[in-house]
Amino acid sequence: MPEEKISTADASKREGSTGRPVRADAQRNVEALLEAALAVFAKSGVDAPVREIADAAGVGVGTFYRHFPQRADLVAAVFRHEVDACADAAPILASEHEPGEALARWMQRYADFIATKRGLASALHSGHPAYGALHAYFNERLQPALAGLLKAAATAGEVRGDVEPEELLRAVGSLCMQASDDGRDQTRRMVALLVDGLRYGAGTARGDR
Amino acid sequence: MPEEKISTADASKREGSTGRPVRADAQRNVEALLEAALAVFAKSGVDAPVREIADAAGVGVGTFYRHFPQRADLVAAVFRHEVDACADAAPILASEHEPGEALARWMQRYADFIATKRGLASALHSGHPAYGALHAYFNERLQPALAGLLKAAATAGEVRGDVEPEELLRAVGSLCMQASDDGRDQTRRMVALLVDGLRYGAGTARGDR
DNA sequence: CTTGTAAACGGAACATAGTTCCACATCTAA
DNA sequence: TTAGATGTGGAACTATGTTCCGTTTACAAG
Repeated sequence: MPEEKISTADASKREGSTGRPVRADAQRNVEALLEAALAVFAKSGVDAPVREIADAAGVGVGTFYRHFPQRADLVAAVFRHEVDACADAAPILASEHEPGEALARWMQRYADFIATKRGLASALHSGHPAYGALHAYFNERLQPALAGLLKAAATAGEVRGDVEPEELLRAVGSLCMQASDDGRDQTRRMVALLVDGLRYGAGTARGDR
Repeated sequence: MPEEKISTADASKREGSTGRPVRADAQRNVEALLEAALAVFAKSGVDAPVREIADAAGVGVGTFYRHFPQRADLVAAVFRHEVDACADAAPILASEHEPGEALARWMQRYADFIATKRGLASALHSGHPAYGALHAYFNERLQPALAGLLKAAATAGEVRGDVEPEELLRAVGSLCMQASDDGRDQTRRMVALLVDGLRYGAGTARGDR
């Protein structure tokens, strides 16, 4: 279900919709680009120049754009499996903790994911239409994950039930934009504050923690 | 004391530190640029091209850069008095409402300010060093304003006392980055959620009431 | 009023970015 | 082996921030 055409860069070795197989060299170049991008993003952030990534992969920019029509498509492809991992963490946390605690932990998990990718959050929230696909994929995978946790916690009376998961995702994403250096603790505190906001006014609102 | 050298573009008509008076045409151009910028920012957002602003003001880009060494300096100059207005709203709200309510209202006031300036929040949080002065000015004026409200509310036992005003400012700024269209309500809800987070577990400070 | 000159001006030019284009190279099926 | 679809590289185009510098202008001193 989560398979969207987030970029041209999937289609495992077998043929595309045309019937003709993907050329081996093309396949190689796509992989080289993804690998190079991961490294370059880690070193220079998500905003690294296209040329830098193409050079690192040993291909020309033309090749880059053949496989990733827009810069953002590369970003999307690179982070796709990390998004999946984050989504998959939800049911696991749910099985290990009380509903409220699971929710709180997942929110931090999500925050950590975003925060460690320099520039990812900014890119996502830049409003630039090029990141629409990435944004869509984030919602597609993460919203159901969060929705489950949220509903369970609300049913258990641990948090209020009138907040949309999509809003929360966006909010946490926003909070993580500051990035890097000493801000990690601060980000965690702000996410925790948001979660406490969810708790406020649920059945169990007493002073503690 | 809020007078910092946020840009080259202050110094009211009188002489600068050199002793020589500011030339009248220069003075005019600075004003034309500020006025044009306000209009262009409203229409095209804070990210509008320098040339567009220069054209609107009827000056060349060279003149632009003479008065505002960096694009960001213009942004800072344009929003300076709006920041002041926001800061000044704090004591007024404090005198009209209960501490907790005053805090909540000011947070929304601040959020509205940021949110209505397309791209302002993004610029502030872009991490780009050019916006350092603007960011500093924001903190300089707004942090004391919020600190007062926060302390009063904590003393009244309405909110917890272990949160730094600077963190909150940054958090609200982040939450407002999404901007425009249908997001205003959502932003307000998220800011409210953050405030509820402050209320959750109130009493962490020497409270009474 | 004239004039010397520091100050200000304008916009061409430069640097960096994303993206497009297309002549040429390469792969693959027959 | 070979034809042609597919893929490649990088020059070139666009947009944008910023710098440079020859020219113009304000203004105070004479």
